[in-house]
Order: sequence, then structure tokens, then C-alpha cells
Amino acid sequence: MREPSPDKQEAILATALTLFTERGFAGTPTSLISKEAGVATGTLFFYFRTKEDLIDTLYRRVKSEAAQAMCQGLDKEKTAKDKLRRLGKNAAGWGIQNPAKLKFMEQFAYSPFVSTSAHEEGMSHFLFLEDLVRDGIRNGEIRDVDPSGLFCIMASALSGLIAHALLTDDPAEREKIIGNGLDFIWFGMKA
Amino acid sequence: MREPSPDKQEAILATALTLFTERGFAGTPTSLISKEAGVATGTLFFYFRTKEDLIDTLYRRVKSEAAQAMCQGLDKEKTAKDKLRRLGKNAAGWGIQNPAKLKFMEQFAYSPFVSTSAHEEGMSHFLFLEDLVRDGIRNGEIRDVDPSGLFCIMASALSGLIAHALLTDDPAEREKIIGNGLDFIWFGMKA
DNA sequence: CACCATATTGACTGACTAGTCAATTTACGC
DNA sequence: GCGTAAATTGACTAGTCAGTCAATATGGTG
Repeated sequence: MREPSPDKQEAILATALTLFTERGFAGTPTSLISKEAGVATGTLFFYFRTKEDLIDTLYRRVKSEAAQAMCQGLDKEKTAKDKLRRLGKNAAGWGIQNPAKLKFMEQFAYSPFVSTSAHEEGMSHFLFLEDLVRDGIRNGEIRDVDPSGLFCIMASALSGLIAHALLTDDPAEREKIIGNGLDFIWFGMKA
Repeated sequence: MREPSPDKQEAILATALTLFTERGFAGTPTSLISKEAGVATGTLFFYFRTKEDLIDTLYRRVKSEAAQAMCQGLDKEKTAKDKLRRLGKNAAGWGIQNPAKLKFMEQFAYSPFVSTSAHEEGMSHFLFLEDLVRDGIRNGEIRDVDPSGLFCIMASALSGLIAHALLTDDPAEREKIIGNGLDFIWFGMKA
């Protein structure tokens, strides 16, 4: 017997992430991915049935990693306000530390290449956020409007905020941008 | 002599918009575009040097149309608050009336297929918005934080809001979602 | 060591696609 | 109606790319 090598699969995924981010999806042939990953064409198709399968796997992974990063220490916070602020800081921190993964998510979130099921699985990681908003409304911290709408705008605003924070290299400047942005979001939501 | 036919060029652009929205950019061969537009392959390349040129032209058009729609009646409003609300309503209205164009813009805003110059031209239509925010800060209506950051978050939030409003078919429901969303944005910005 | 299931290879294929061009049609001025 | 310059055509080309497969290397097991 011989076991599948996690190394090669990881190499393929990592290389694909970089190349997709730099050259876009359609601009990155599988031949280039395998070449850069130091692997034969056939090996790529041994680990991933199709190119689409590779993309999907990558998308699922990155999305789930992002979701996990966002939850970090969330249960330590008591109020909805503090939870949301922690969440925002986590998200911004992860985005700034992982610009390639962020760009990948942005670039392909709307892409027809990513299967519907991957999209749905991607969203499922963030459903707990809606509950968070719901709780905040119940105890009067958050304005009483449709929670899914609130959540949707909040997510977009956060994504715009991170994109804007990435424009500067100065960490202090970034901190300030993120602080102001999170204020914006909180003032928009609070009761 | 013989003049270029605006009809054919328009047909190509309109067909391309629909197909790109439905099938994505890479998934839409030029042969299909010309076929659906009722035109020969060569005609497409008579009006557009390359496929990229076609995309760019379409992107510029849609972006400029959107910008124009957003400005409608903006100078009628006096306060920054009213201007922003009018702007938001215009944007939401246009997006809801033109879902295909909106989807096209969303889908390709981050795409590497759209040239950098087209991106820049696209943004230039919206620079006046930053001035609007700046004015609001100067007369104390809007919180005194970096205007470009504020503008950036505002734009993202607005885009998320429209996407969410498009999920329902009920016009009254939509009106409510948009109203709530614009409240969110305004509470986030006001001094 | 010998066996064998599995991982890995890379040349190859079939399908597809952006863009070309020589031939043909069109419509306008004279 | 004739000449002409530009518009339109579509078969064709040169190249690319996802995915295959027969051959080979690898490493665990008995």
C-alpha cells in the first residue's frame, strides 16, 4: 500500500491560491498550477477530479478559516456591542494578515466558477452572526429592524472597511481606520 | 461610402451584457455573443478590437449610466443628509430596475479581465461623492473622520443593501428594507 | 526480499476559442 | 445606374487548455 501524500495536495492548494489571486481564475491553467507546485499534471487530477473541484475545495477552506478566525474569543464578551466589536476586530485582523486569501474570497465570491453548494456552505459558517444580531435586538441593545437585513449591510460595510484599511501600510493609521469603521457600523445598528 | 451601424454595435453590447451576467466572462465565447446578436464573428471584431475591448466598453458604459442615475436631482437637496438619502434612493432604485447591469458590475468589479484604466475611469464617476461627504463634515452634519474612509464604507454598505433588497419581490417590503438601510448608513455617519 | 496496491508521471488528445482575411454585400455620392 | 469605400460575412488558423491513460516509481506488508 501507499498513502496519499498530504504534502502534494497542500502544495497544489497553496500554489493555486497564489496564482488565482495574481492572475484570476480563467487566467490560471491547471498546467501552470501543477508546474509551479512541482507536480505532474496527472497528480493534480488525482487529488481533484476537475479544476472546478480544486476551486471549490480552496473556497471552502478559506471561507471556513476566515469564519474560525472571526469567532476567536467571542464568547468571552458579554454585550452585543462588545461581541460585535471583537468580531469586527478579528475580521479586520485576519483580512490584513491574509490579504491573498481575502482577495481570493472577494474575487470569487460572485464568480460563476464557484459552485452553488460551495457558496451555501460558505455562508453557513456565518449564520451564527445573525443570531448574535437577533440577541442584541431582544435585549434592546440593537435597533429593532429585520436582523438579516442588518446583518447583510453590516457584512458589506465590514468588507469595505477592511479593503480600505489595507490601502495603508502604517499600523497606527490602520488601527484608526478600523476603529472609525467599527464606530460607523455600531452607530448604524444600536438602538 | 457606408456608415457604421449603431444597431449592430448596440446589439452586440446588449447581448454581451446578458450572456456575461448569465454565464460569466470566461464562460462566454465571442462566437456565442455574435451568434446570439445575429451578427457574424468578424463583425464583432470590426467594432471591438478584442474581447477585452468589448468588456471594457461595456464596463465603462454601465458604470457611467449608474453614476448618472445616482446624481438625478441631487442638486435639488439642501443638506448633506438629504443629499445622501436621495443618492441612496437613486442608487437602490437603479439597481432594482437594472439587476443585470448591477450583477455585471458586481461580478466584474474585481475581475482581472477589466483593465486598470477602465477601473479608474469607473471610479472617477463617483469622486464627487467624496466631496459631498467632505462638505457635510465642514458644516458639522457629518462626523469628522477621514472622508475617503467614510465614503468607502458607505459605498460598500449601500451595495450590500441593494443586494439584500433585491431578494424580495414585494415593493412595499423593499421600500422598508431600503429605508432601514439608509437609516443605518446615516446613523453611522452623522455627527 | 518480493509482492502489490497505490501514487505519480508526462506525452497526448479532443474540444474549443480569439482573432484573421479574402470574398461579398451594402448604401451613398455622382 | 455606376463606382467606390466601407460594412459584413464565415470558413479558417494557430494556439490553448482540461482532462486521460499507459507506463513507471514508491513504499508498506508479510
